[in-house]
Amino acid sequence: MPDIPPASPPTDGDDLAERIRATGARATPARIRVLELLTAAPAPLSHQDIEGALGAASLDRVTLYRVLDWLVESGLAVKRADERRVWRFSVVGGGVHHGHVHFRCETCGRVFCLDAPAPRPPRLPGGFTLARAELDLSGRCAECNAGGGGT
Amino acid sequence: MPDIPPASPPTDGDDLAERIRATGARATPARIRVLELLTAAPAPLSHQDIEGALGAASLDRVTLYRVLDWLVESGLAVKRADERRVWRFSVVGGGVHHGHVHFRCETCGRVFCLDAPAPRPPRLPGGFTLARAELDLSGRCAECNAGGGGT
DNA sequence: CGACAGATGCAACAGAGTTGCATGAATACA
DNA sequence: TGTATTCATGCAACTCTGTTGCATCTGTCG
Repeated sequence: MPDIPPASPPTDGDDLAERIRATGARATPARIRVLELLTAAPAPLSHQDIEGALGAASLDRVTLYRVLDWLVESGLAVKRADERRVWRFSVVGGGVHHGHVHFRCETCGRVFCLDAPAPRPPRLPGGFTLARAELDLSGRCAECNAGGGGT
Repeated sequence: MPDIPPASPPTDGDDLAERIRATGARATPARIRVLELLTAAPAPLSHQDIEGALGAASLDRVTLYRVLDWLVESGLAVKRADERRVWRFSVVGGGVHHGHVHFRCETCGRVFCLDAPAPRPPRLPGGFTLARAELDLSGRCAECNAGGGGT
């Protein structure tokens, strides 16, 4: 399990509450906490990551699923299945993420967001229309390469 | 569920059996049928696709999982998690597939293989090493665009 | 044809995610 | 400020995908 270093400065809870209310939903502790975590995270988080990160203040599993689902529905986050077949969520609009390149370390399992433009998609067959393109890279991250760890 | 049109000409069972034995494994009906299906399929198949396609001659679920796993281990196929969090398998070496671009239709759920080269990956952060790059596209396929079919 | 190792099938299990329903709490309104 | 309303939460049970253990069967080799 990758730990979740707080990369961004701790976003103000009230600010988040505002943003939540702006979507027409209620600003509940659960939503604020989760949105806070996702905003601070440097990479997409899985349900499990979030559960772990919440620690003592853990929510019910179902509630977490619902909060995440709500985040996606309201456009505050996007979800996407990773190589391990689990959903990973990342916020959008917070200036943090959107449709760019992800790198998954095959040794430690962490997912990194690369500061690279979305790839230029190839020509599609006739009649096909493109909605989204995602470039997924995998390999070893700097830490794992340095530490020499891994099989 | 996408139906599975037999795109390639029906590969000879004996030929497949040969290929299976070449890996040092036994040429069992289960393996031959699954390999046959995967070879004929124009796109990666999920476990469920295969189960459906086998129809009457269906295998035990576990056996199918094991056969698929064996295919991957022996290098005859590759597996990869799709957007719906299920594994999709495709043969390699049969001249059909390897590490290229996939397109998933968001309407019918089918996965297509585009005859395009793998994308050129962006520069990685220092210390990172790349093992694999996958470009995943999604949108609507020609049929769904033409048929105007929604859900 | 017979033996043996590998493959199959059954059953039970595990992890991720979903659904139904009663209770609780954030908002709205008096 | 207090109350009502309605959305959100938590619990339990369930589905779906995939895995593991073990007994039985069968493809392959002699």
